[in-house]
Amino acid sequence: MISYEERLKEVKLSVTAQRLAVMKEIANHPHCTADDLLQRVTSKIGSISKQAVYDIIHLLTEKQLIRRIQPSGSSALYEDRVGDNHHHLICRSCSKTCDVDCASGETPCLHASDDHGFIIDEAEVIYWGLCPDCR
Amino acid sequence: MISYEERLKEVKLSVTAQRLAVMKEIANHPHCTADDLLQRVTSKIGSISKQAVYDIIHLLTEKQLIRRIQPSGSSALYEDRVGDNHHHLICRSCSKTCDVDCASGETPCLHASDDHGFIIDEAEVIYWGLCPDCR
DNA sequence: TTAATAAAATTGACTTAGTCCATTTTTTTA
DNA sequence: TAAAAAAATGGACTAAGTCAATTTTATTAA
Repeated sequence: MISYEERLKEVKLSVTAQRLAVMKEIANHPHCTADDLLQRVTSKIGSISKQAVYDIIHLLTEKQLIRRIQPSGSSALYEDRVGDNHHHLICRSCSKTCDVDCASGETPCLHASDDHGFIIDEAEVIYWGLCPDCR
Repeated sequence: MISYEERLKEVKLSVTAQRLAVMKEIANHPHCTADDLLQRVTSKIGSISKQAVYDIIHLLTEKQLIRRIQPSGSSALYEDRVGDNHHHLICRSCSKTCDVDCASGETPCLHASDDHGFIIDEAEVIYWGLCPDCR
């Protein structure tokens, strides 16, 4: 498995303690918020500023090392599973969030019934329901 | 077409000028934000408080007279096309938002490849891309 | 029709998620 | 190893939305 340091270098970003710590926490806690990261990284490396957390997640999202999802009623969530266009399953009651593989094969779900002339590059799917614990 | 007044009565909500005005503006401007509604309703009926706008859109959403969508990077949007589980197509550049009929028939798109034991009641799909003007 | 009561709207303070910007610190490069 | 570039910090700020007490409006029962 390629190291976090190498991943940063690949996209020409410099390597800092804050970036490494943020990447590790996202890997260990997928679907975490910016505030989760602030808490967790602070407890791991002593401190990090709120602004650094936001700068880092924006930059990593832009470089596609992480992916952002923003479900209705919650703040943005980050995960490091990228490049496979998988989807999400969220509990309406407790917000438990699971990954779901794309149902429709290798070029996933890009077919709208009418594209209105758009060039579509992603179909984001969120399945809403109740998890086993909340039923 | 059934009147706004009747729709409110059907779900046992009392009829107020603010509620009627909010419903009309959502019908006339689908995919509008709470702030849009505050502006538009104010200009139509003289004034409405921010809190009333939020109370009304929450209540109408709960009673399923309107539907809320919350795309990444934008505040919540409201529309009055409900009950057909249609989807949305959003331009990454200008945020133009279009309705898209559901691609997969009458009980739409509820099949995740693995449901993790959830009872799924909705599949929300957002297609992202570039609209004709932004290409 | 009108009082009582129940429901809704208003007001203003507050919270939360996220941004801006000037300064300082750290990392990279030459 | 010093200079330049990049990143982190701190603090003030904004935008979206919420809370709670009070006032106003709508509904109901006499």
